[in-house]
Amino acid sequence: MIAEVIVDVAAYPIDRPFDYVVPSNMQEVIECGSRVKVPFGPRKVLGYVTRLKTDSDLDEEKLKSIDELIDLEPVLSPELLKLSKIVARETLAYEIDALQVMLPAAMRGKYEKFIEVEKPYEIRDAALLSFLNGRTRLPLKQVTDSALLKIIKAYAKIGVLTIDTAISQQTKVKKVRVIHIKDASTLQTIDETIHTNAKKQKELLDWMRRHANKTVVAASVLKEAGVQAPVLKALIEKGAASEEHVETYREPDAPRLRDTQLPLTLTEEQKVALDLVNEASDKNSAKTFLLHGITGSGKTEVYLQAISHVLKQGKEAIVLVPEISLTPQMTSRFQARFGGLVAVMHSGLSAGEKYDEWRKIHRKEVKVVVGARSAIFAPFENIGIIILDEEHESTYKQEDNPRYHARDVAIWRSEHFGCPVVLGSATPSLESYARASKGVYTLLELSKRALNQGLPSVTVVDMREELKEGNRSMFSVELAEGIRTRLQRKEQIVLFLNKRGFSSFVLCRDCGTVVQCPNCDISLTYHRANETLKCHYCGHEEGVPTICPECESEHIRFFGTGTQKAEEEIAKLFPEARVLRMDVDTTRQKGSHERILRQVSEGNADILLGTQMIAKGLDFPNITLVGVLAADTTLHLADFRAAEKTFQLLTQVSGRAGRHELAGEVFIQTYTPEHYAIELAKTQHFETFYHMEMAARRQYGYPPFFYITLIQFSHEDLMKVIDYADKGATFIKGALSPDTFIIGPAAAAISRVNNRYRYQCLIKYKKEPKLIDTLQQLIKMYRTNWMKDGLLMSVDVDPSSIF
DNA sequence: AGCACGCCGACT
DNA sequence: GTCGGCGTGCTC
Repeated sequence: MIAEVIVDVAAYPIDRPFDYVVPSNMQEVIECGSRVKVPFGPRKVLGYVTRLKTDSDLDEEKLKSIDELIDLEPVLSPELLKLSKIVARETLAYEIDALQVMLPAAMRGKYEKFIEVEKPYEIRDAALLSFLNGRTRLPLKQVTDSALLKIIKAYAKIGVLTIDTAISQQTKVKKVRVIHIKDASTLQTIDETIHTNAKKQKELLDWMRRHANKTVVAASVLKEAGVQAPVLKALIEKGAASEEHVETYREPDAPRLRDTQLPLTLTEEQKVALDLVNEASDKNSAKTFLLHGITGSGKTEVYLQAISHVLKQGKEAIVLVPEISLTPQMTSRFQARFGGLVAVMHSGLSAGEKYDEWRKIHRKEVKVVVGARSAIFAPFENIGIIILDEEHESTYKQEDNPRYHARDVAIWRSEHFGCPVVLGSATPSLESYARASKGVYTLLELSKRALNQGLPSVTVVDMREELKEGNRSMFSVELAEGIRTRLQRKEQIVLFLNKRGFSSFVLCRDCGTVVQCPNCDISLTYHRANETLKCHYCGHEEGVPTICPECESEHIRFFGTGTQKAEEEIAKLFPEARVLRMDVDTTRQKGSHERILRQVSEGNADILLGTQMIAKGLDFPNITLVGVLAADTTLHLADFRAAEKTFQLLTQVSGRAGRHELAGEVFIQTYTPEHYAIELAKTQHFETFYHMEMAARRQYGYPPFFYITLIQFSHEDLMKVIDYADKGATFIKGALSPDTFIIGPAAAAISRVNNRYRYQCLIKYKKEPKLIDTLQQLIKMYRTNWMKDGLLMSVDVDPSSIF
């Protein structure tokens, strides 16, 4: 028997299956989708069996055989194996990368080389003998002396010792010691043999009698009976109990809610939506639904009941949520409804915890997984529904290889299982809404808030007018007044500012110099906390200048506003207010995210000030005012989705106010109140925004009217990057159809990052059957020639942004 | 990507 | 004379 193996080597010529002989002792158990350890050239690597066959195209004499079968049960189902091929092809990634992304990081190979002494008696070298000190196996990395290393290599050559590569899991299965207590009569017999002086043993035995025939965790026995480990050991030796190490899971901090919560009563709209989704799952139809529901319209309840429906049929469910909204508040809702049947996967878990959650899914101990992007690869084998909440979120697109979009993967998987996909959002992506309008997806509308609260009233404040009136603070008169009244009424306020740090740039008022990053084409951001200027692209840090580095003038000023500066201003204007700041700088620590939110929910803060991350999921009844300090920040990005992102963000932030009994009010401060993305966020009229934005996209030839693929080039040498970008563009132009547009190559918006010059080229197409093959040829040229010259090139089909 | 092999400069 | 630099080529 021959196995085709994809080996754990991400390199161009290795990106194909290699044939190995399956040793006879493995033939009964080996299956596709299992991991194996195989010899590869001079070393040992991990690989994935993708096919079993009887003949090889190669001379069988030349084949090596599999060293070791790592998994008795395959870790990838045939469906996931098939999916990995699709992912690799469509995203132009290595197949090994597509395979690895489906498994928790803990299961990827970790390599360690060991010295294995075969014939110790043949070693004459004194230095080596004293180093070995009688050991026959030890990690190679312990050898730090290069002279010794050379001696070892020489002995390896003549077979006195070998270098063995051990492949271990990065995280092991956690085991716990349990004891099985014997029956009462056995315990009685033992009791008679214990000497009366052995008081502690008597005590423990008494405890055991009260728990006869039970299986308990050893550590808890010691604690409860109040004895030391040797006492237990003595009794186990006497036969009072038997011990065993059993596999266990690392329990994430929060205890799981086991009691289930009853479904809520649905509104008429929710019922219609649910019925259509349920009908699709009953018919095994791989339909994609777009659930367009305004904030507070009860999308989650529809998800929950649709999941219940498929669980009753013995099927499983995947729920994807953007990473930042994967809060305990969110997940506990699923756990409250489905109890222990839920696994949660998010970046807050340790590698071991992620591995444990994965094993629960793999063993089918849970039926529902709630997780971020990568949970789309959950190893279920009977999926009944896939849900993507907040489907417009760009985090569903992975930014490194394989550059997959979870929405596309969801649809591929749904086609395999014949199950519906539900994309939910208050502000759908233009792409999805366009597909729904064309009937590719089925549109489900929830236009009313479930608890019948009104939408918050939204006021757009023109900051140019404020400036004219002489108000130079970052708070308009109206917003400041709003904050003041909320503080008096003991209600809570959310302030949103899409920029962290203190000031966005440092400018000399005499010569106009803006302090730039020395490595990147971007201005530095002032961080007050440690008095530094930071580059948010390469991480460069430098001290704050007191005089202009160009003209030595002392008139240097900080411009623009970040969350840190806003915090200071709030403290000045409202000294009595308790302010919490939430941005990447204050949430870097594990658990700090939850801590901040808990303080808000417990009423220990009056104002929550934050970036992106507060736009979602917050649902606190006492928040009645939302202020957007500068709505324009996202609007002027050099990206065709800037207007869409702005509209989505404003709508989402506005949705944080007045979700319960108290009415909500929203102030949006802007310098461009006439822009349609801001104007329409006022009324939250998605459909009007959709039509206006579609007109713009049609005019400039962007999605959803055209598909796009972005090719980025970077090189330390400006002339070389221009040269290669031209070569690449010319090649693509020649290969693709005449209806396809090639934009560029042109310098990227940030033309230099980390001392590398960046150029890019945009491909726009409606129908381009040769796209993938052409890009593959381009990548081949890059990997076989251009790469050696220091060029970096990346290809992103359907990029989430074109920076 | 690694790792070995192979062919030319500076050290005991 | 040898040690070691990294160019080249292969991996079932």
